Amino acid sequence: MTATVEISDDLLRGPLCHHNGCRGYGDPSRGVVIVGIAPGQDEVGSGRPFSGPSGKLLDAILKAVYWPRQDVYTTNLLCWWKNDPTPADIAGCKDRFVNEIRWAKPKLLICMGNLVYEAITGKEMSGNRGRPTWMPTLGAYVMGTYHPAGFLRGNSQLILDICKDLQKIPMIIGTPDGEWCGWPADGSVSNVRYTVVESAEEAQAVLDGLPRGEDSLVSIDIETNYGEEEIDIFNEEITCLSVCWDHDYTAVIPACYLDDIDWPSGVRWAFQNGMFDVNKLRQRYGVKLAIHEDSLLQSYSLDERGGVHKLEITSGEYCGADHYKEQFRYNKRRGVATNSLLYEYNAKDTAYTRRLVPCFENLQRKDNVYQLYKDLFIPLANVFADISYQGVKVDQDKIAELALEWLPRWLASEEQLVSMANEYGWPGRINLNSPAQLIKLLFGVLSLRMPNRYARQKPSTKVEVLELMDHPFIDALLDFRQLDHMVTNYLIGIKDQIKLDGRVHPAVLIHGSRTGRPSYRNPPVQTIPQPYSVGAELSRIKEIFVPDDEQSILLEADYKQIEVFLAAYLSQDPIMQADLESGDFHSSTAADVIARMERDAFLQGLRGKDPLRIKQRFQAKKVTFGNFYRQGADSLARKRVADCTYAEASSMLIRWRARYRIYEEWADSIMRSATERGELVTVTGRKRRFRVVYGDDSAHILRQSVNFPIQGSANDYILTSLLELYEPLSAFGARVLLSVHDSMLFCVPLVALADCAQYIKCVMEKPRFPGWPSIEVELKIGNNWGSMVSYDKT
DNA sequence: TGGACCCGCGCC
DNA sequence: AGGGCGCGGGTCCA
Repeated sequence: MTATVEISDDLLRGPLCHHNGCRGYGDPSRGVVIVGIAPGQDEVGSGRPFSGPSGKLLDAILKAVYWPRQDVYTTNLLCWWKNDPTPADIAGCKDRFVNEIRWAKPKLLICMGNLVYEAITGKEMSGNRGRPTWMPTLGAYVMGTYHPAGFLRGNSQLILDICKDLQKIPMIIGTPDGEWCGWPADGSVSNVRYTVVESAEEAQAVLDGLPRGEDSLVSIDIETNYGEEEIDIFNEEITCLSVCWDHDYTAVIPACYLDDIDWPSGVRWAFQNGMFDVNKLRQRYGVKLAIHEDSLLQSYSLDERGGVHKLEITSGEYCGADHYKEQFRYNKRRGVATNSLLYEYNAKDTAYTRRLVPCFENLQRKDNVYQLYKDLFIPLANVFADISYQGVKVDQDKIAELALEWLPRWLASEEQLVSMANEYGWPGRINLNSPAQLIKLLFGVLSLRMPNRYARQKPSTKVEVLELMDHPFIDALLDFRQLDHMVTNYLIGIKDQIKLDGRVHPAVLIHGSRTGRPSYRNPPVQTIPQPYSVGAELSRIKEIFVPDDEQSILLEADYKQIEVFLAAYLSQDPIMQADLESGDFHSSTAADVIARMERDAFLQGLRGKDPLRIKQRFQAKKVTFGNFYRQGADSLARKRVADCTYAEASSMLIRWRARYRIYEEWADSIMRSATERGELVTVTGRKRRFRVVYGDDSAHILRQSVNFPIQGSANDYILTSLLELYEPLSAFGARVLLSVHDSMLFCVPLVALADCAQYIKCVMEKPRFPGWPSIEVELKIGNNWGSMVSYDKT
């Protein structure tokens, strides 16, 4: 991060109003002005703003976004050095500053830091960062971003946003090669023209008249009567939809004109988070639109962090939109949202989506993520939309059965604990779900102490702590908590998600994680409890997931130990590879862990549960993954899975690391690579960006960097398999129900079971990428998800 | 009252 | 200071 920029004095410009001040620097003729707060002491010395550490960083970022440093004019609110300037200080320099901006005539004025943004716009930067907005008084677009100094002080995540923001410079200014045409110089960038359709005939005419063909693109967005965020397709009705074509022709069609529409074919549709829209249209009108472009997935391909892909944000950052969504919601809450406000809102959503697609595509090509988006994300969006639409059948009788068994126990257990607490002197009714109250009871009223190895930590009531404590209340509490979790989170949680068709329709979020794992919610089918963890009794919750009909069966296909195999492949560690070939990696390499735990189990018993082989293997697994991802000895010793002292854990780690020395070297090299290159890329082109690893959380970021290639590549396997399988399976009458990280669950007609099983195994096991290993797949079948047995049809 | 945050816990 | 998620609940604050 040491970009050098020639300092030529003839670029020092701008007026001064203080002695020993610091002039502006650079060429304002291309229309970009960057404003800082005040020159640092060294910058007063050099006479040039942004020439200290912050400036070096700014130079490097500009270089990274291909905008010449000399084509930016930099200056400061204050032209003289002052720490923490007061409003009076700023006022004292104001005339000079205003004259300087008038002279520079920027098209885009970038404010570095909240103080500058507030001084210029009169608004807080929070909620407005990275959103260029037109200021008529300046005749310029004004954008606030973080000051590089904030990053230098230790917040390394800021840099990602600063980079994204400065990357907008060419988009707004325009480039000579025409790659970016630039925003209009009159501030009209966010204007949206639209018409509201007034008859069914007109609606049909609009749809029939939409452009078709490879180069065309039509965005579409529906509004429903309830949801703002995600659409519950079974409980909400469409109020209107709109289509936008050729940049700025938007038509809003009220729902009353949609009933008998003949939907056009051959249109290339663009959505913002299209899975929900296509499913609602499919449910309501029986039309199945294909997702050709999706501005949310584009945004995710460019920035894997969460929370930045909502149209509310991207339209403001890349289309100059104001907070129209916030305003509309506000009106809606107050009950003054008229139909015409709704139509305007809908038109903006659709128009901005249409504008985002080519804009993002440009950025995607620069960042080399276009293929990832086109070949992986878009096909996945269509497949996951279908998965979600079809849903998974649930056995409602089984739910009732479990409820009858569990609810009385659940309630009785709670009452027992409440009265126990009263006996101990707790006033009133203790809330067992409140960690704060439990801490007061255990460590206050009962005067218990945290176990020794947690003595230095703040009070906690998590299982790994409570298991080390000996008290009748705690024993009962642990049982209650587990049952409570099963009942509220799963039994009731899943039941509440059942729709009228007797099925759950989990939403799949392609953009749900930074590593590329899809996430499922409503209900969260990836977290359904397993027997080894909660025991055979409570894990019966899995039994409620059943095949579509009696002629079908569930088939589950698991990649065996995929993360371990990929770790061995990526690191090329010969010992690890040999251990893998010799059989079960977890039992061979973590043998000493198991030996320890067997001894301990023998000595004290594992909280009344049988020290089963399967549990031990699971624990060894935890140790292995802890080692993969650089878990410390301290935490390993504390985890209830490896019940050992710090010294023992520490020597275990040392042995593990000595054995897999090559893996350790690889992990180090990955961390270096993340630091030096600023990003890691998997074989499908999926990225995790780090930019600069700096500051307090650097250790955390480094661990993430080791995790990413392994977890990310495992995803590449499962997701590309899923895509390859999805269509062909329909020929068997079979389909994918869901995926759980390294496995997929299918519903298969009994008559096609053998063929499907063979086909699925064959597709999943073939080498997915040139040179990459083939991973063995294990098959299981069952009449419900809770009683799957291994299926050997070899 | 609604939103942000943490806790605790399920999965891989 | 293992990584990656979602959810229910509590708590705190505006």
